[in-house]
Amino acid sequence: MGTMFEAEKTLSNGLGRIGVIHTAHGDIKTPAFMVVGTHGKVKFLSMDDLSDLGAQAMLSNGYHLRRKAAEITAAGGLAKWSGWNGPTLTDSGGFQVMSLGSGMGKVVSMRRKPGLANAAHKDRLAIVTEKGVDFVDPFDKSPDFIGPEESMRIQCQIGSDIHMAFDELTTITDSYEYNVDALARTERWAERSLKEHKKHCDDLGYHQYLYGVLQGGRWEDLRRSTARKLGAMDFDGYGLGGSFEKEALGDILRWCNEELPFDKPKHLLGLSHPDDIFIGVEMGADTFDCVAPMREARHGRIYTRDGNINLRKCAGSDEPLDESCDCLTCKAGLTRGKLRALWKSGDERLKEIFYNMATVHNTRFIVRLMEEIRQSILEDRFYEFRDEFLKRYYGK
RNA sequence: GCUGGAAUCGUCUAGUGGCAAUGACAAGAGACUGUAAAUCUCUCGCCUUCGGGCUUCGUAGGUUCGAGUCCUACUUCCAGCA
Repeated sequence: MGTMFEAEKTLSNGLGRIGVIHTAHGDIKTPAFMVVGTHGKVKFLSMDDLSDLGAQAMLSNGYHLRRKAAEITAAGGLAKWSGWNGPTLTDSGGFQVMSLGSGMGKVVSMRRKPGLANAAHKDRLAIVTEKGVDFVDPFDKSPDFIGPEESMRIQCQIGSDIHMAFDELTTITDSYEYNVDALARTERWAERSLKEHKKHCDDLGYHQYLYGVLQGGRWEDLRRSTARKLGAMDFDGYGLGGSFEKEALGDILRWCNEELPFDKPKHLLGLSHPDDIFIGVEMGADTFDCVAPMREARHGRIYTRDGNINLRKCAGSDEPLDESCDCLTCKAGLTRGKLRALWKSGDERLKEIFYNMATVHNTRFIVRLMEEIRQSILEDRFYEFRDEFLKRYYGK
């Protein structure tokens, strides 16, 4: 196999860059936003919608697809099974270690607030041990055990192009001491993931890559040391993980990427608000994924160049969602008022049209932002573009 | 005309002696970042120094310490009989 990742041009800081990721199911021009189709399908978007809005890759989740792994194998892998037929990435289930465990409830926050605490041990649906994680399925309450080996076997059966090592994501409230333990465990799991992945990574007749995932919270010593350790291992790329505090994101990514090998691709896990994307790209993240554009669309939050709007407040408005947008929804002439009317119609079919159109718009907004960032780097005006965009978007 | 039944916050609705009064929807505000999220939280009679104060359940009286709840009359609506 050839080189997986090629950097084409690098920012003056030596970290941020544009490039191409080659996968068995196609190339990804970076930086790129990967749409999230946890179960193999993006909510309310068809595969045609994804192509139309310029999506390059889809991220799914090994945890959610664990029971369908054999079926997906039989269909020839995630790309074929889903009908997406393009590059795919799967998460290991590491996020669920947190979201169903210590972070049950709403602890995915980027802000530390007074009173924010981890879920009580007895309430958790994910219990961490050295061997792996005991899960209780949130829907049917059935138990499951997933450790590094299980996660690798599931992902290799699913056959996404890029896999994530099985990691433990800590919450923003976890202490330094806990993060030291969790990080050491995640590093041991990384070795086990790598070893198991090698056994199965070509089983489907094409090569599947594995990214090691960096944790370490907000502490520079942990971030740098784990980056050095995992950086020395034989991973194809790296997932930049954690529950980030907004103010610390840039530093954390810089610490990681100053230590990691430059020529391997990096995926920033779970972030996509424009300010985070600019920081991510600047600090060397090549790909991103996030549920926010899609979820926020469903909740009536519409992205515009001048900031986000709450569609609830747009009754009767003739304004376009965003005057410069080139998405299908905007091209079809859907104004804020018309889209709101679909949403509030009380008719389930019209509501589904709203979900589709709103999701198309927000997703295109982020995909297009990535395209423009790429272009700005190509034209040596990344920082100017960033300042201009963020000033208009956040109004400051 | 007679006989039943019903009138409660924008709408529907709970409530048969201690109630500013249930639930749903609508409305308003906020949240959402590797999807337990087409979701969640808050407000939703008026005023408030957030302690509380005031006025409310078709209208008018009455019984009672106390009435949305019981009684009387009236108004309107619904059903059945004429």
